Order: sequence, then C-alpha cells, then structure tokens
Amino acid sequence: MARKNSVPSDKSDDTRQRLLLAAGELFAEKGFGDTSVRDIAQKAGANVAAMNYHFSSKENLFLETVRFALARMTSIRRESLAAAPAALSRAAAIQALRALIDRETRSYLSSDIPRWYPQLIVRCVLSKTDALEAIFEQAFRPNHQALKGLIQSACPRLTDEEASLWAYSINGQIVFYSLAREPVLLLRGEKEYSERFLKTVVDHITRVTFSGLRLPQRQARPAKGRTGAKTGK
Amino acid sequence: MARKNSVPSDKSDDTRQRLLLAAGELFAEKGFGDTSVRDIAQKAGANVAAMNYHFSSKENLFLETVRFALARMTSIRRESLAAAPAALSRAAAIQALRALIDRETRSYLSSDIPRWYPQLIVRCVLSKTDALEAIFEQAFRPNHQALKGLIQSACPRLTDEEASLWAYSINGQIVFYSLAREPVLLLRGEKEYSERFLKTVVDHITRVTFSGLRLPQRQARPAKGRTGAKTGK
DNA sequence: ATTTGCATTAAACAAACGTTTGTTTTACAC
DNA sequence: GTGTAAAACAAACGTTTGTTTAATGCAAAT
Repeated sequence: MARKNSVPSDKSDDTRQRLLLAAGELFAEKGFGDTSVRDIAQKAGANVAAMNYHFSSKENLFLETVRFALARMTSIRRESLAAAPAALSRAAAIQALRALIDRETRSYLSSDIPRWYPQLIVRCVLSKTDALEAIFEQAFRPNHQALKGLIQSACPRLTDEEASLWAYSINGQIVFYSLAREPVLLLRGEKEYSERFLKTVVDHITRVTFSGLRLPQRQARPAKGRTGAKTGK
Repeated sequence: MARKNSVPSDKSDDTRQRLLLAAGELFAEKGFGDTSVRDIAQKAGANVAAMNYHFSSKENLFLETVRFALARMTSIRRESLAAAPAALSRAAAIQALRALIDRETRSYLSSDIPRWYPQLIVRCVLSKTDALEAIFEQAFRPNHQALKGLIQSACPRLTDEEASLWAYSINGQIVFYSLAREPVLLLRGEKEYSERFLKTVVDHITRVTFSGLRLPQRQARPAKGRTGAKTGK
C-alpha cells in the first residue's frame, strides 16, 4: 500500500541487496574462485537463478560488490576530507591531517564499517583483477593525492617524493592493521579490536607521523604565544 | 651416472619442483580457487596426474607451496637476525635494527626474491586458511618478537605495548609496498621498483623509525666521545 | 634377458560448477 | 475479474573441476 507504481518492486530490490551483501562478504572472505553461486544464494536466502536474473553473471556480481564497497569507502573518505577546502593554512592542514588519520584508521578497523569493504579491495589489489584500474583511479590515487597534499600544506618545505613517502607510511600502517587483523589479534589474545586499542593505534600513527614531520603533537597552538596548555593524559 | 640408488630419482625431483614452483606462482597470483590443476600442470610442463602423484591433492600442493615460501622467507630473515645474539648492547641493537629494516625491506620488495613468496603469505593471512596458524607461529610471531626485542634493546624505557606498536609500524610500512606494489608503480609511472627507489624506501622507513624513537639517525657513535664521522653521501 | 619399481601419461570418472530453461507466483493496471 | 510484466523458483543444461585408473616408459637389479 505504501507503494505507488515504480519500475522495480521493493521486494526485488531487497533480494538484489541481500544477494549483493552476501556475495560481498563471501568474496571478501574466500575470494572469487572459492565462492560458489550456490553459497551466495544460500547465504542470501535466495535462488541461484535470482542471482543471474539480477546480476546476469557471477563475474558481474563480483564487480558490483567491488563497486559497492568502493563507493562506500570513498564516501566515508569524502566526509573525512570535507573539512579541508582547496587552499589551507598550515594550522588547518595540520588539524585536517590529524583528523584524517583518525577517520581513516577507524574506517578501516572499527566494526562500525563492514569488514568486507577493505578486505575485498585488498583482494583486488593483490590479484590485479579487471577492477584494479577502477580501484586505482577512484580510490588509491585520489586518496594518495589528498593525503600528500595535506602533508605538503602542513610541511611546505617537503619535496613531492618526500610527501609521497609519508603518505605511503601513513596508509601502510593503517592497511597493515586491516590486513593483519587476525595475526595481531592472536598476538594480543583478543577477539576484536577494542575501542581502547583503536585509540592507541590512532595515537601511535599520529605520533609517528607528527614527530617525523616535526609537527606539533598536541592540538594546534597558534603562533601567538599562548602556552601552558594542559599536557596530561 | 651421477646417481647411486636413492629413493626418488633426479627426474622425479625435477618434475616435483617444477610443479611446486608453477603452483606457487599461480596460487599467489590468482588464489587457490581461481587456479586449476590443469593450469598448474600446463605451466609446469607436466601431466595433471603427476601432480596428484607427487602431492596427492590440490589442497596439499597448496599447503606445500605455502610451507616452501614460508621456509624461504624465514631463512632469509634468520640471516638478518644472525648478527643479533641473545643479549645486546644498545649500540649493537640500534645497528641491528637498522640492518633488519634494510634486509626485511629488500626481502619483500627486491626482485632478487620471487615475488610470489610474500604474495602467497599475504593471501593466506587474508583468507584465514588452515595455513594461517602455521604462518602465525613460524613467521608472524617470531618476526614480531624479534623486532620488538630489538626495539626494546635499543630503547629500554619503552613499554611492551609501545614496542609492539613500533614493530607494527615498521612491518606495516614494508608490507604495504609489497601489497600495493601495482598501485604504487602505477602512481610512479614505473614498471618495477628500482634499486634507487628501494634505497629511498629503506632510508625513509629508517628515518621514520629512528626519529620517532629518538635514536641516532647515522651509524652508531659509541658513548666514548669519538665524533666527526663522515656524514656525507 | 627378465624382472622390479618408480615416474609419467592419456583417458575416464563423478562431483561441482555457472548458467539457462520453463513454470509459477506476485503485484499492479484496466 | 482479466491481462501484463517483473520476480522467484525447481530442475536441468553442458562444462569444468579435482581425482583416479590403466597402460607405458625406463633405468637399475636380478
């Protein structure tokens, strides 16, 4: 009753969505070849034929899951960078950099965001699939350029190469905790990344970066000599 | 004539080896499920049945390739740590840390070492396969402990957690260049990591680490006031 | 020369695969 | 009601999968 006419019905959208999410999780966890369409259909509570009806082929479904994860990840990143307009003062850049490390780390590691997004993307990068070029143009390059730009705004004297290396260092550390989640958790004897650990990681990556770049560790204090900020905790 | 009696003949060893190497490359590149036994046999120039004869099953062959890559990687790492005996002076630890970053980076990135070793291991970590536990116990944990120990020898005041985080940072950066090799190369417009770039990366990771840990950047100068070491180049 | 035992092969196997088929169900228009 | 088109389904399709079989080659031992 709540529906007028519309082209695709609600029900079908729902099935399509369930298939997409089920496929995304399975592809991310086990890879393309180790996931059968029957696995996907079962997990989605749908018929195998429904998969081909909505996505026309398994390979296309895979590409759709990649596009989906990619879109979600970049939309999250966009929020992260929204506060950073074209031209930036040094102080603003420094604060934006701090915020970016925080957001990015949490977007990869926190359980708020489905783990399979980054997992699937890592898998694509590893396999140089057809999706790699899209991932590179839509995610890797813009992400790198934004991060590098922020770093250069914060440290104007850095060369392009140096700024790139710093961007790799930040991304590398973040990706590591996502990729090596299982071993890290085994080592720590925990089942999930705790909120406390996430904060520790964010703080550490920030410290590594800021001390290496000789940037002020604490919240920006303007050049005007306002000192004596609390340093505890 | 060069052979006496022996259990397996030279020829069979050769076929076995060719199968193992071909399988390793394919598994690393495309994953377990996307690699067929016929692909492997063709690449190895052998018969499909020979594969089952030597390895009894595809899954077992996969595990063998993982064991092989793991053994090679850890043997490389052992060389890296050979110079670091049980108890270490600070100066020795600092130097060993510097050497470790250099060796480890090159072992992951240089083309001296077949790319599929680390690639396959990353794939296992991503898929929480049966091999993960072996990888964890044989590679991840000892590597982490050794690195952490070295860091703590160099910086005795660090807590366990802090030393762990630094170990993650170092490993994370190195793994990143291995995992994201393709995007990084695309970004740089190159086809392979050049020797020059490898040196740049090693220097950068060393600088990040040493400046963050407040360790002397240049070759160790003992407490006894011998100064004036060359700093050029 | 014959036997022995390992290595290799082409061919055959059942099982699982991705996909297509033909039919039924559902929801809305007239 | 009747007609229509999207959506879902069970069943079957032809292929590819990993594995096994049976036959052959081939060097050392008898």
